[in-house]
Amino acid sequence: MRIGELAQASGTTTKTLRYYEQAGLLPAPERTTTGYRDYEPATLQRLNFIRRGQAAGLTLAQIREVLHVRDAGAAPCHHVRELLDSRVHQLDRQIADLQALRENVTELRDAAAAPDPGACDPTDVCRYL
Amino acid sequence: MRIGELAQASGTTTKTLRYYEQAGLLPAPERTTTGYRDYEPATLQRLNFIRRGQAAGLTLAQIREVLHVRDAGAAPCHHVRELLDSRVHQLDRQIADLQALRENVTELRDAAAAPDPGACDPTDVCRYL
DNA sequence: CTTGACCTTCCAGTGCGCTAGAAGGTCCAG
DNA sequence: CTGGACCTTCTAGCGCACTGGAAGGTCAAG
Repeated sequence: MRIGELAQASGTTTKTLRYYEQAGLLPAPERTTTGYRDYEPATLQRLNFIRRGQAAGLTLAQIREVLHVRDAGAAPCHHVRELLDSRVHQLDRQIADLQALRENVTELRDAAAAPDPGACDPTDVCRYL
Repeated sequence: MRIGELAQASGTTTKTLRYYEQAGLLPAPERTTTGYRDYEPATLQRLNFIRRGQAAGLTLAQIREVLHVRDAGAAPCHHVRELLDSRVHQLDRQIADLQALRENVTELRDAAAAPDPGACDPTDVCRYL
């Protein structure tokens, strides 16, 4: 399987596949006599895993770790569960932060909804922010 | 007012102040005969405005636009209101996206909470993701 | 034999908001 | 007059996940 085929089959680009290889997410594949990369079909599963990880908001570094655990012959279940767990907590924090911010910004916007430019001090740029 | 003083008074760094100048957020200040930057006290208000904008999650590019409207002699109220309004909508989308993601990741995590490594197909790396 | 699609490597850039560090000039106290 | 704190400019790097482009080799069809 050449890189272009794999890119198409996995819905990504050849650039990204070379990047993943360099980043340690994909093992260096066999090469044809003329130097073309020659991928095994199972690489597609690996790419699907990478995509699932990304969809869960994991970083490539985290995904790479899981892949390396698997490549070392171990089942990465436990590691994955921890990753997902900390990701949930991180999401909770992010959501709470954004909600608090949304409250503040909404108040500012509402105050700015009935503008009174005359009352503004140009030195402060804008009193509604 | 020298750059170090302004940095301290505004709670930022000299590096950042020079960066803001280069990025068009601060006007180029007067210079002493020996080339030191000599800021007017009003710069502090401007920096406070920049910080309020950042706290609302505006980008420096957006803040710069508001500053330029003000520098051109106009009251930026209307512009600010629009910015805040679109920021609220953006936050709503971000929050909704993160909440949906949180649901998905939570499900994955719960499924992975009772792992059964034996049932995993190593080709798929991990069936819990 | 040529054309065009594909492949190779390598280097550099994207966006964002800084941050680090080098090499040198200035200011003030002791 | 020396030391240290401050200032100047310049270049380059961070993290993240790619993306773009140049310069060249390969393959298959017509």
